[in-house]
Amino acid sequence: MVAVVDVAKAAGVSPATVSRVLNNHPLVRPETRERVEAAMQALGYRLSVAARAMRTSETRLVLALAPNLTRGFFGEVLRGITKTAHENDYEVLLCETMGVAEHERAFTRMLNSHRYDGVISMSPLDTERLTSAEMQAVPGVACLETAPDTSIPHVSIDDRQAARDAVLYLLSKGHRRIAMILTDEHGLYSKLRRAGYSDALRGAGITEREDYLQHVDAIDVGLGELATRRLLALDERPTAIFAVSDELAIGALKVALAAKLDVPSELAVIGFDDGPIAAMFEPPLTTVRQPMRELGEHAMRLLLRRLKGEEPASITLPHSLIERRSA
Amino acid sequence: MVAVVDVAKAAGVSPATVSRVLNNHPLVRPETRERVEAAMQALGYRLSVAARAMRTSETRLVLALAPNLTRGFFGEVLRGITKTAHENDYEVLLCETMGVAEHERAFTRMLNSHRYDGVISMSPLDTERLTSAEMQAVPGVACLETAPDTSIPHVSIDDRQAARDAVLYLLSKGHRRIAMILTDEHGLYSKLRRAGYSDALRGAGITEREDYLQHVDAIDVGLGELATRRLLALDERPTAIFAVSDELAIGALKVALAAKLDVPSELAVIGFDDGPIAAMFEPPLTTVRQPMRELGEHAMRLLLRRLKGEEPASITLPHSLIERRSA
DNA sequence: TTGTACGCGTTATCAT
DNA sequence: ATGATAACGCGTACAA
Repeated sequence: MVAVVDVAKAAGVSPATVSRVLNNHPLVRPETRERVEAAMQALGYRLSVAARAMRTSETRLVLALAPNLTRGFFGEVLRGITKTAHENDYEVLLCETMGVAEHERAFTRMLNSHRYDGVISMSPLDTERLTSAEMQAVPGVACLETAPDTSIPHVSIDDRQAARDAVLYLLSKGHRRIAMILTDEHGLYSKLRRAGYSDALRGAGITEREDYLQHVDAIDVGLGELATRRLLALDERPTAIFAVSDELAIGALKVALAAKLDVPSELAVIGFDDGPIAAMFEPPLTTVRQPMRELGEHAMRLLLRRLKGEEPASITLPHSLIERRSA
Repeated sequence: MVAVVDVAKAAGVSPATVSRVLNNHPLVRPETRERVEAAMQALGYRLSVAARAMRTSETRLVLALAPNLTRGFFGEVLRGITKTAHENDYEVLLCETMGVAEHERAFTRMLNSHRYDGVISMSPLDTERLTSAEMQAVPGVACLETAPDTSIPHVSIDDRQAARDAVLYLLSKGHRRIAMILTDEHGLYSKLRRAGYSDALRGAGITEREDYLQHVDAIDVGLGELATRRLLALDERPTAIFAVSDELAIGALKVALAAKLDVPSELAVIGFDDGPIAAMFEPPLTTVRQPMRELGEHAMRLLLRRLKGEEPASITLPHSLIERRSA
């Protein structure tokens, strides 16, 4: 293996100088730099990441925690994260934390050895853990979710306002009986969207009905169908449904289709996220768009700043309403 | 930082012994082992991955190359890869190689420093590169794709037979005018499926028609729609379409729906992969299932064996036909 | 602007 | 079964 010493000998300089060249240290004569670079080229020198990591005790690795890789939505966010990471010479370690078992394992691994410099959590559950005392060691940022504890910065949209906008849209279409499918076990976002839903209803002078609030415990098309069937079985069935995710909304749509209800005239459905499936479905889903890629990029940038010792503030990115054919 | 020496002192043994305990070396008296472990516990010792990596020159990191994280299909495979990796104390580095620019960057990074012990490629294009001379340095395995060059082992289904089965199914439903949507730029798999399609047709005594072969250059719903529109514009329009991916098939379905064609009686559509969207769509897609998770698991296991210096043979996993409502 | 010398934490080799 | 010691390749005071 070609090491710094070898390059140094070949270039007729000291290892220290080679190191300086490697790290773009300003105090190297251009001439010397060239000589060193030539030697590196000639010998086929390759930096040992391990040796550097040992000296600097930074790994240039970040961990991305995703709840479910199967949802294209997270793929989009991940794309933003990895792109920004790579642009800054960081690599991204992947961990899906969906199942409890995996989840525990992930965190055990995480504790046991500092294999990465920082963590980005896209998973509400993990974000909570991240804010716990034990985890404070590793710099982290929450992505997609505003952390209840203010100690770790987050990047997200304004979930409450976004939900309000969705319901306002439904209201503007003349709907008065608006139901919601939500996942309140899942961290803050569902609660915030619930609040936004209430805001909009209240603003329109509509009193909320308990039975229009369908709680499910995971983001899943099947559960969306279930919730919708219950909604449609009500004596005074809703004319519109707002779901906290596209998958849940698609479940609603599937039930509407099966019941031969016209969408959106007999049942309007609005989703959340605008993941890849939203436009794919038939009818295409009207939904609240989260700027997925940007969310990921900003999360990574925030983390980068934390790694430099800064204490960046949280960021809220703009959402938008994508009007398609389901509402 | 607590190092091996510190633990050694505390336990009254030598660093070498501590190292043995760390690595589950058999030649340590249980008694000694306990003493060392107690000391580690007491001092809060944590292994330095960097130091180990430097000594052993293995990173315990593997790189996963995926063409497109947005497709839930790859998420499923990734799930298998990461699960198996974690079970074996490896971590997974993620790289999406979709766009050309990203792609080049990825490979540059890959060449420049041995940050990982091995590579799993889920991307046909990357797999080709992997087999090139320069890349032979890093042990690799191809996942989902049988590499044209036999030098690197692969795990995949029998694409040719799977396609044949799909077309045979269509044939068994009485179809004679069967079209195919394929992506032949994309590595071997599309070519193999094309061959399987031909096999089945030939077996049924049907002569292939050039105009029933719709070539698209990416896996994308929109392109599936385009191809289908062209197919339906033919004077003798096909009664069934076989697409090399679920997304393409969904494109076909969307066009059929828009044209108010009854599915499957007027147009039958069969997809490939059985990714998460297949069951989601309405009507649910009949498709050839690839055992995604298992494919990922086996790929990782294969890589693990390569890392041990073995030369494992390639693996073919069974596919299956999932009969839903589109064909 | 460049060189010297040491240490980072681990494991492998050889000896005991 | 255990210990002493020498690397592994890099960065960084400090000195020149």
